[in-house]
Amino acid sequence: MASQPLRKTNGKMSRIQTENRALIAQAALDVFSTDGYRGATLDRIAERAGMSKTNLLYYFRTKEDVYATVIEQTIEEWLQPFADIDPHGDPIEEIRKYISIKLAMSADKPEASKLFANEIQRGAPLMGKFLRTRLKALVDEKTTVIRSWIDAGKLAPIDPHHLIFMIWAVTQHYADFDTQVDALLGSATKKPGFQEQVGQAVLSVMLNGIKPRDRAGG
Amino acid sequence: MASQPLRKTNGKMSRIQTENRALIAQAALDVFSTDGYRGATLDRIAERAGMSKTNLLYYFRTKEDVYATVIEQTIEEWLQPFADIDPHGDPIEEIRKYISIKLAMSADKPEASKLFANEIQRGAPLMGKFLRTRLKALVDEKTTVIRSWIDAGKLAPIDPHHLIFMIWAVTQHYADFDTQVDALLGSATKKPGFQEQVGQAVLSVMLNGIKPRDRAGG
DNA sequence: AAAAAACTTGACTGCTTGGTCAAATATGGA
DNA sequence: TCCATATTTGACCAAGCAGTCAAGTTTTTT
Repeated sequence: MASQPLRKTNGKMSRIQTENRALIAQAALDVFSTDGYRGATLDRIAERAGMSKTNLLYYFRTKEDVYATVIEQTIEEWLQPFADIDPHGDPIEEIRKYISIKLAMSADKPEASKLFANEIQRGAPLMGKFLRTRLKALVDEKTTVIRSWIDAGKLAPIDPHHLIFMIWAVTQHYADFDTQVDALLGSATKKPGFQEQVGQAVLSVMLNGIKPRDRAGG
Repeated sequence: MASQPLRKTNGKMSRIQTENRALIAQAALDVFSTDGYRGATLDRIAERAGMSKTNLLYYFRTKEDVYATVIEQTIEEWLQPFADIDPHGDPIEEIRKYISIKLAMSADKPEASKLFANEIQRGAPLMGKFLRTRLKALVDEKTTVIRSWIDAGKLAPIDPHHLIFMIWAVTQHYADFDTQVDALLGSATKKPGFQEQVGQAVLSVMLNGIKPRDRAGG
């Protein structure tokens, strides 16, 4: 017999299995994030992982299985900084920290951001349930925190949901649209200080935009 | 003979040709914007346009031809409000207007925004040249304007490029990520006042974020 | 009312690609 | 060492899809 693949009946994976699944996941992240789900091919992923397509399919039942695995592996890490926003911290400082970390992640691992962007733009066929349950719960939790900050006068009165969307939009823009950013800024994006420049500009606008105001807000 | 298609040697199109090309373009916009270039199929576009695939291919040589046509038709309209930013207007007011219009467009025609997002995330194989030439020229022009506003003390000192990116990111987010926005806000997105609510939140943050400040900017 | 030109379509072709199969080959424990 | 099991792969299959062809059907022109 050949293909009774994947996980012995107990949960343990062999050394080779662990290694290869990791190789495949990394290759798949690269390919899915640039080509999208439909644009990606198993051949390309397998090639990038240094093995035959058949072997890849020994470790993952289907293309969708690979895709789902990659998404699940990435999602927690991606969400961590958001979950880490501290209700008891200083509001402006917490948000400053969150924006900074998100910007750094977008610069370091644009693949993750692109992967999610792609999935959501397809209508989130796979992440839909996650969005409506876990993410929504987390967002609801944080909107409550933000609202309490506003009520305490430590933040300008902005609808918390939209504030979160704005932060996501701006921070992920530099990952998802890097092609456009590169095209418009030329070589500037590769110079050493670029990340700091982005951070400075974004933080300057966002933090001044949410600072508590006495009255007559725009 | 059957297929000496497309445009008589003079440039004029027949009534049927005009109608059908428009039908196809609209259908193609819908399909490309949700499924992406690779995800879209000519069969689906043809079906949506109410004709056979063969007939669609009578009006457009290839799939890429359809795609390019749709992009070109959409791009000018999409860019107009940016081009309309008036160097002689009041800076805050000009930017307020621009953000408002972009938000309205994202709400009215999310397809256009999604189409471009998709194209750029693929690495802009088709729009690349446009980005590096025409769009770059336009952006350079507007950054100069913004810089002059800053020098005149009418705007906080923000790198103009990043300011533009931020505005694009935020305004297009509501189109590109509508699936996520819907999932997180539930039915709220369909209620009458929703657009105004978005506008208020975004404008409140952005405009206060770029208002001239005396010193010690965040 | 013909004839020409424009339009429309079903059947078909060739290629890509997700997934299967059966036959090796490597690995690890007794 | 020898065997059972895990790993790996080339050959193959079927579906999906862009694009062609030749045979109509409709519209326009004269």
